Amino acid sequence: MPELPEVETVVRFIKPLLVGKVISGVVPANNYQRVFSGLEETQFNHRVQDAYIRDVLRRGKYLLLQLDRGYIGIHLRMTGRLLVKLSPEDKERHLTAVFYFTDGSKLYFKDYRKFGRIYFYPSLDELNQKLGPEPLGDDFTMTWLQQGLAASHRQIKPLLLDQKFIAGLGNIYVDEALWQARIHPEQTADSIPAGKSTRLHQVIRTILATAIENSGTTFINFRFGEDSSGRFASKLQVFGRTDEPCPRCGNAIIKIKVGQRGTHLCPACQKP
DNA sequence: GGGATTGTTTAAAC
DNA sequence: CGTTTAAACAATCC
Repeated sequence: MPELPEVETVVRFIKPLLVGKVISGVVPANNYQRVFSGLEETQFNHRVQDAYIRDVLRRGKYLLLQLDRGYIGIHLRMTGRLLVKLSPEDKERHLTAVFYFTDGSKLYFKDYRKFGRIYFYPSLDELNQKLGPEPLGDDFTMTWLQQGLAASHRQIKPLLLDQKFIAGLGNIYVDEALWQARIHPEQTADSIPAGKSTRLHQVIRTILATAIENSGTTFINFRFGEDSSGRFASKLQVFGRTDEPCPRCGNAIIKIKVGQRGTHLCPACQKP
């Protein structure tokens, strides 16, 4: 499941391959028109045709192609992948779109569940309106987090997953961060003591940075480039380790539901 | 066949 | 009434 570190990994991989290219067209594979969010194929292509790719960026879990006019946003959701070359096992029916460039090269958007979407943004205003601060950016300060938590009666896990509150965190890294900070995922945000919110701020940054250094987590379906895998999966402490001993205290990790999401925690270390 | 999976949107509940 | 929570949706695999 591509979260911030996985999207960042993809950005770093494809940036040198895409910057400088000119788009000749973006075609939905198998006529899957829904891949364009809010726009029709012809309208979308009208906006991006002959556009020059100046840069490749990330905002939250959105991958952005910065054009000489606006941005193309790509959200991989659960199973989306961007490929420069198709392998023999890449089935045609799992493709959702193909980007064509004037130099003859292509970029394939493969997504067997087809939740992934392609957007066009005239500017970043729309995205900035619906996304909170970047957890690795300057706006994500200790004070900001403490004030944000104090202002919310929600459970801490659903709050951290809310992209409007903070951008880029998903199920894996929230479970890991709450374990590191010894916070129960169901604890109400405004009841978290200062010591733990300080720690939470710290571990969110270190976990994400470490995951990026390791090219992300390949847990179920994240891969990038020529089928390279992320190396962070082996560093996960609680996610996907149900019934295994907690690395800190030895108690068995349990899996519960919090806000309808599968949630891993150590019941001994993370007391409500 | 039911459940798991993401995030947006919409509806309901507190 | 504003805030918080649940449900629906997209599609596929196991």
